[in-house]
Amino acid sequence: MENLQGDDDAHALPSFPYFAVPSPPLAPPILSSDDQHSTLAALQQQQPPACNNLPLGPDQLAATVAPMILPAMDWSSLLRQASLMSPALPGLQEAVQMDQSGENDGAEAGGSGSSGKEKAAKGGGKGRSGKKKMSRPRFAFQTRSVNDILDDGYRWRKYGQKAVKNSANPRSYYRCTHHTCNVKKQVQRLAKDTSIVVTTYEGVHNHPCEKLMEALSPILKQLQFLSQF
DNA sequence: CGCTTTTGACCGGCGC
DNA sequence: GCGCCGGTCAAAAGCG
Repeated sequence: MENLQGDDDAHALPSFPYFAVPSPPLAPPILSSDDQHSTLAALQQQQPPACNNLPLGPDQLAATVAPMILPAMDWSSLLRQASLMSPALPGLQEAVQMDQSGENDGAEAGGSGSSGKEKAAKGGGKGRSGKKKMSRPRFAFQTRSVNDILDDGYRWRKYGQKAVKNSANPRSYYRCTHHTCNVKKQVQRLAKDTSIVVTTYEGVHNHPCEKLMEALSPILKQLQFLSQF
């Protein structure tokens, strides 16, 4: 957790996988569009795919090699596309190993508050504190956007916002609205460059990506039809 | 009316 | 042991 606090630079270098490709000195006009994001970096964790339907292997990573300008609606496809870029950078592999070994620390730090609160909320409350903390895959990435919220195809509910130390910009906390899904994400803008949004995902979705399914359903139907022959 | 956002309070971890 | 800090809860307000 300490890696995340302190100043913005520290926040930009968490212990879990985090990637930021240097901001391109080009395409500022496109960035001015409200609904578009300049993706500086993206990656996928080593866990099962966020969207069950995504053709991701368990060991695959995602990383944008070159900055891409994408409509907000294409965010999930960006992750998918980036994940298919097979030759992962060495740095990425190192980062994932870091994640596998050290993610517990980060997750623990993240869950510290919840365990206490859940205890209070659940009355008896010792159910969770007694058991081992689940390791939750986390990854973060930066995007340049005027919007804090990236449309990644999932629905999120904001459950908190906190001012973080040494940062003028508050950090927002979101949770996936799916009943059985416990994925969370944090969103914060860099103090040094407020046009950059740092999004940290924690956990893995255990349900299909609704918007992606919606978009893919015609294609799937067609494939189903064609497969009969 | 149901869902989402806002916001102050609360809790546990960690450093000193 | 104490205080700071990040993360979460939950009531109230807002919104479509």
